[in-house]
Amino acid sequence: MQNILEKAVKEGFKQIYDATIENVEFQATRKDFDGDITIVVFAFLRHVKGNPVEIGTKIGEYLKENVAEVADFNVVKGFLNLVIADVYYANSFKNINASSNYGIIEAKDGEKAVMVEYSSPNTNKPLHLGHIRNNLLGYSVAEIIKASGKKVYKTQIINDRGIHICKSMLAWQRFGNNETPESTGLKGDKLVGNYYVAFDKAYKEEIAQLISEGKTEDEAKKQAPILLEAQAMLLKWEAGDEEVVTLWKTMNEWVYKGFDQTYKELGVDFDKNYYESNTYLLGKDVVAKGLEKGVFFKKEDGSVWIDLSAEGLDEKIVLRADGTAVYMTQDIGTAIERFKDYDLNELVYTVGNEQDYHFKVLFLILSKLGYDWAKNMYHLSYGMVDLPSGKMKSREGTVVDADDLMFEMTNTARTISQELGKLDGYSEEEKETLYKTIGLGALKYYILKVDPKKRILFNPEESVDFNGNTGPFIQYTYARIQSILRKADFNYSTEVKVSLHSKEKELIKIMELFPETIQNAALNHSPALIANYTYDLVKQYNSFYQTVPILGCDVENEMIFRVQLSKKVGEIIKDAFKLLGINVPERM
RNA sequence: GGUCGCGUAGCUCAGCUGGAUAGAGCAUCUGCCUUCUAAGCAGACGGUCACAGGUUCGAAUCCUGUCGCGAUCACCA
Repeated sequence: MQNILEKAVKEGFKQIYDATIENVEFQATRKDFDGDITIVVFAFLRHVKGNPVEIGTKIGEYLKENVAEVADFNVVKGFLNLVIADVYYANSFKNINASSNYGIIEAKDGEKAVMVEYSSPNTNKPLHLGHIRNNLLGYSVAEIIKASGKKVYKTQIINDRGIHICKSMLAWQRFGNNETPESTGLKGDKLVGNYYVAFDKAYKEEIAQLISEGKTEDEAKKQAPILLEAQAMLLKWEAGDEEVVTLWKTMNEWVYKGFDQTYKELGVDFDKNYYESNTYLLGKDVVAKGLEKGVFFKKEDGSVWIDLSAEGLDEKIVLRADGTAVYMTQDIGTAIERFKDYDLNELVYTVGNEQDYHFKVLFLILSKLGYDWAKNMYHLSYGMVDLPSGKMKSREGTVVDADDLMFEMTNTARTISQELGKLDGYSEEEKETLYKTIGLGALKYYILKVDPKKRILFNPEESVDFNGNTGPFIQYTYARIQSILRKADFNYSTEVKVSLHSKEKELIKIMELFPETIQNAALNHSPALIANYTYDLVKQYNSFYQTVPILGCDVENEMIFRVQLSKKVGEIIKDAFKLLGINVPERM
């Protein structure tokens, strides 16, 4: 509609004022005024001198005359309110109704794709509430981009190596008693997470012990034997030590199984997984090349840096003095790798806002290295999820576990549904499906409705609220619409008999009411024709309000409608019949 | 201290490419169950849009400064 109007407004200005308009500003008309769409006339004063009301009126007149969809207009101050003809909406609804996947555009072959990274967990502990926000954001954005007609690859990089997983491995060796997910009945990620906690406990005890022996806290933290052992294990892993690698593989497999279950429950998925163990060495050769090109510089100790002070940032290290990679090195390498692996044009990182600076630097480095796709990289940054009790801290056990939370939400849906007795008569299986749909719907909407860059205060009580601006409310509305469509068939249909013996009188009244529609019928005064035209008319109203079609119309000396009515349509038709002086049935 | 983000009703949030009297939900209060599922509907109450300047015909929205909250500024990831 805006496109049509914009064109017409520009043309109107050319004809009336001989002025060129670049931009037309639209807004929805406020409820208190008549109209559907409003054009802000003030904005034109730059191009056309004069009284805004007068200009608005002239343009309004032009539009009414030249644009079929504009039924009427009024001007209030500098606002031109346009009334859009019902036909336009009726047709829009018809088109929407006719297309099966409204709004979704299929990706074309040969066009470059978008990669969206999200989740990217560590393998030493289960997913938590923060991951849920990340997953929901990343997945949603990926699906939205997909719906806009682009090929999308969803990906995660799994941080499967490093000191954190070694800590869990070490604790398992030490306290594990050969426990497995099978032997304990625990999800793999939970089991491994427990050992991470066990490590931390032992580590803290050792620190306390060392401090009591006279060490400073810093010394104690660095010298605790269990930490040194974990570091030694990491070195072994890097050297490819068979025993360590085997344990590493086994425990990671446990974790992956657990993650898969969580992802499935949450309803997200990935097209491709990257593993840090495969990518952590990437990027070093790129740094070497960048060094030759002069993008980077080397300090005396051999470490490699980039100077971004011209961009208002600091110097940033990209390679350690001992030649090993840092986080940045790896991310440079991984980004380049991804553009090699897939025919990409854009890359979206769904990562918390504590890494804003990191990604700013990463994108800058890549663009300085000469990759022009660097300008198409986007950091989908989001705020933390806080609890009313404060920050989530894994070590203090204040983390909200993802599985637990989803379970709770489903449970709440179950309790409330049972109290209300809404699902009586459904099978147990159907009920369980519904509890999940409702509970997770509540969770997803609660998290997605707030601006990503804002921190969320996650109030467990409020998140399970099913009233007001919530997921279940939207689901409820959908269910009601379906119910109208379904139920009208049986319960809410009504018969309307219209006697046609005083043809003349009725014809006149009908013509007054619906002149265009009935005019043809008037030509030969046929009751059947009148009936048919009126039938068509009701059908139009029906499609307008998207209720169910009329069942039938039978004409001899009377016509019989069997229509399913929404209240609103019912009122309209009732009024029409009253005006015609026709008896209106009680229930209609 | 530098940089980035946030600050709107008692609470949780929309609105931010400048436009009419700043909107929802929750909470509080008043009505609505024979008529579509009351997980609902209709209505009332509730605002110095953190503060101060500036730009503009017009500022919650853009600019500057101040205050408050958070993040970040590692040879961690």
